[in-house]
Amino acid sequence: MRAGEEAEAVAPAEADRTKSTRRRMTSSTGRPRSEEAHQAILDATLALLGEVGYSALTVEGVAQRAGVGKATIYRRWSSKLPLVVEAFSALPGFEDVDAGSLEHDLKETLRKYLEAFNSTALGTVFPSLAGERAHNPELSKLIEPVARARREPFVRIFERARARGEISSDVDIDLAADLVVGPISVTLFFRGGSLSPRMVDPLVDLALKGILKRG
Amino acid sequence: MRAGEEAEAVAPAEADRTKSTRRRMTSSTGRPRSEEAHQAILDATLALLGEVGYSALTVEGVAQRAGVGKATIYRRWSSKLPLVVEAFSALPGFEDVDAGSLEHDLKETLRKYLEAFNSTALGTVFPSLAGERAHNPELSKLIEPVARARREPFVRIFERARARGEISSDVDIDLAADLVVGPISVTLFFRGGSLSPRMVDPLVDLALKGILKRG
DNA sequence: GGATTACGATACAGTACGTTCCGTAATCAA
DNA sequence: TTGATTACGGAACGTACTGTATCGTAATCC
Repeated sequence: MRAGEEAEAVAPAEADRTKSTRRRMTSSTGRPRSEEAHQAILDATLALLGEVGYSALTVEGVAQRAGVGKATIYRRWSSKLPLVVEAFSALPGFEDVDAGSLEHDLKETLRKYLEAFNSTALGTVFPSLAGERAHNPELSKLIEPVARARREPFVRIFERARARGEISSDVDIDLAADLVVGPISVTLFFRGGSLSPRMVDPLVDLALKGILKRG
Repeated sequence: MRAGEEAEAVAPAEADRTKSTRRRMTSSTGRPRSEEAHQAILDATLALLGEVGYSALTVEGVAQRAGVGKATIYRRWSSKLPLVVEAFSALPGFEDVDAGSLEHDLKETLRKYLEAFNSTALGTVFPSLAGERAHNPELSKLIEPVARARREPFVRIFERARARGEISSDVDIDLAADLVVGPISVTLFFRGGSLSPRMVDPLVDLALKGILKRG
């Protein structure tokens, strides 16, 4: 461990170099950290994450893309792991829509979510991270609470619908949520792109009414 | 291009080193290629693909895992790309079940498919490849026809059901298929493992009957 | 204005990869 | 049986790239 001097400059409780985000010890003196560089680093991280994936993502690549020195990154994040987690956490999740109708709320939330997929790095970052999670327990552990929080407003829509009596009480809420999001997941992972908000209406209609012809 | 001598030993039509699988020119003389080594290489590829992912997969790692020399691999595949494609192609896909009932056929096919997920490398390989496809057009292009062929028997179940009148003619078959497979995709990519065949019945029931309470 | 910290750039050491070569083993033709 | 040919596992070589450490400069506080 030859990085003693640097390591002593981070908060002791976060000395684990594989997980922590670094902070300044004394905050009132010296040149302040550049907020522009900070944001540029996070933006570059998301862009590269979508372009080359997590494994091929390197701190050097992020530094070049962001136009900063590598030291500027290592001064804030101990490795690419916490850097990626923080960058991902800043991406938008589901919005909590509550207009009193399951069908309406689902369509509204999903439409906005798919628009976010097309207008942010979400659409490219998501598959990369999901694929990496499968064989990276450390990343999986750190991403899981973030992913769960992003999903929560969506699940809440179903809970309210069940409270209103729109859904039978013996229906598994999580399964129902997976059923609605499922086709988006399939489209995202098994075909490339084409996540148009126009797919929302037929998707929600089919999930709510069922595949079988009603008799 | 310093590999002139080697390159001349492959079929001319497959000289593109990034995509082709190599073949012997003269097949009747000399020591024959080891079928054991061939299979060991494919097995090692699948195992490592699940453990470290596509980006971190190296020919050197495959050679060590398979207990063969690196030259033995390069003699057959020009790079890890065609190696991975061939290894993936050998994994089981959906079985075509036809017992005359949509509900029965779906449950039967999915149960067998999920069993394959748990008993083969499928469960770990799939997320890795899907994540890589998002930012690797070359891999995506080669995997796509394989993935489509694997999915086809599943779609055919829906087509037969529509011909029997179980499904309304205005239902999008592909969307219906995505709806049924969707929760499996979500479970696989967003949570780890836990792909029990026990989830099949409630999943199919909900997808066929719909989330909304019938009235 | 002196001390302190952050900045971008760069030099360095270590790792790891793909490629190639080696001696040996297995098969076919004569 | 012998010679020619190809495949085999193992290892050496050169290269590319990464994380770390260092340097001179810039910005802020006391």
